[in-house]
Amino acid sequence: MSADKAGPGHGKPTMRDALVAAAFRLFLERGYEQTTVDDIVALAGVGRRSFFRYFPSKEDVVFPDHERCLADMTAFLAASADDDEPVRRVCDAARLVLRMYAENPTFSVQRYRLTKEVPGLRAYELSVVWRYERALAAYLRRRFAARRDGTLRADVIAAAVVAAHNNALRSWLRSDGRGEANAAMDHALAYVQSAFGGTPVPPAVEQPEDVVVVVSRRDAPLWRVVQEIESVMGRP
Amino acid sequence: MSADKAGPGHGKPTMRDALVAAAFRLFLERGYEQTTVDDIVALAGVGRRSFFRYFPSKEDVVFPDHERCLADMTAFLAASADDDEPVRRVCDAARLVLRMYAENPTFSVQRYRLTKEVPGLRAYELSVVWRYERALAAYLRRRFAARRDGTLRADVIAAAVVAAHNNALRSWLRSDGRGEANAAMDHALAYVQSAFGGTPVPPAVEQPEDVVVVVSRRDAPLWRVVQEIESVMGRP
DNA sequence: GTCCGGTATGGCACTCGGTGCACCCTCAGG
DNA sequence: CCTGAGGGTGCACCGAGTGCCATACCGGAC
Repeated sequence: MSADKAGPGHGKPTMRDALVAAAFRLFLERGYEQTTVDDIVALAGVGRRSFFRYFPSKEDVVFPDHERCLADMTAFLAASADDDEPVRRVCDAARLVLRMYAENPTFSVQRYRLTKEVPGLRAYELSVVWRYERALAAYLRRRFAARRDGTLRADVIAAAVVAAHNNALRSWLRSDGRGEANAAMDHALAYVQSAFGGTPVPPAVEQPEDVVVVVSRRDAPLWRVVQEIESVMGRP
Repeated sequence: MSADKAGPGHGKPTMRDALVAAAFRLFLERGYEQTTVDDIVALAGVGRRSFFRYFPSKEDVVFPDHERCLADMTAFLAASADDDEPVRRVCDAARLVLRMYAENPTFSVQRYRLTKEVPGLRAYELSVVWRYERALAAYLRRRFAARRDGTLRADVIAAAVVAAHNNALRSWLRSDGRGEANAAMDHALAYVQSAFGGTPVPPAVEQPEDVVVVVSRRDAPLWRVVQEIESVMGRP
């Protein structure tokens, strides 16, 4: 029901978590908009002013751990080496977010139901997702700085990754967190990777033959097949 | 300075436009958050209640014509024939939005400056853009209903189109509306079209065994080969 | 002309999210 | 015992947004 620990190093897990727990109890039983901040603090047994000390707005109590997750993603991208494939890297970054959701399935599903119904929460979630997307795009812009249309590619790929991530995440959330999240996510991200490839398609193919034949077992993982194709087709 | 006419059929262009004009005058001279709704209605010489009759919220006065534009886009997509290429169609739909911005360059640039600075307006713009994206995605989902990962493809392509559109639009807005908007937009959308291709999937080879054979021209774009593989391998 | 009904507008009071400020309580350290 | 700092609180206040009712306007019916 309640969220996980606040930040690393904070020895007091009490007040913030109590507020989140009280808030979600009320949100679930009588709805988000029908619950006032006064209701929450009354149930939590704290002063109204303290609520806004921990959460800058009423919406923030619904996404208590996104700030930390965004910081994790930024750190993950900053720690990437210069020789790893940018698109694969942002896909892995997106998987970080899925991991956060999967850490607390029931909580995530409850929150999903809330954000699906309440327009205000949906708008807030959009601004959260936007920050993830901008983090991915900023990383890709750095990596594509030398390329032609670097920023365009970066923006489009970041948006595509986020969309694929959201597609898989939402279908998992709709299944009440019962389905296998990672498989769907891999599938969705593989599609994006296939569309934007590792490296841009070189227009020139200097192979003598113009037809390539690939044979694969039907149950082979898709990414492996793609790798195979790439090498056979002579993509760098 | 002021926006264009309100809706079609309304013979009275006065009050709504007066509110927009008054609002923007104050926003530009003293900032969005420093301007209260009372200030706006005082300058416009109308009652406070009337403001909320025309604009459901203070943010809406900044985007007075997006509702109409969204309706136009929806109609445009609904009026598309069954034999035109879906990706091209959504790209053309995105151009509709650019056209709306280009109709009133100075107004668009002023609004851009506002939304760039004010977090609340940025969040609101995100929810507007999100509705455009959902309209595109809904259209693509219909068109891709038979396709293998129809909804995934639809979501990703819609997001990519919106990102490309925003990239071109913003660079045009940053140039104070002086650059050539259409050229940049064509370029950006062409990139998306090249990534997600135009023509429907080539004839798939049906192989019922557990080994799959794919034959492809060596210079075929990678995404197309992967599409082929996926459909042949029967991924859910 | 008068009457009438619908619509546009205005005024008010109220709720609720959010903030600035001062206050208090507790606890460590001198 | 005093003191000062920091977390928590109460209070007054602002501004967005809403519901309700009064009013003004306007075209048509009589």
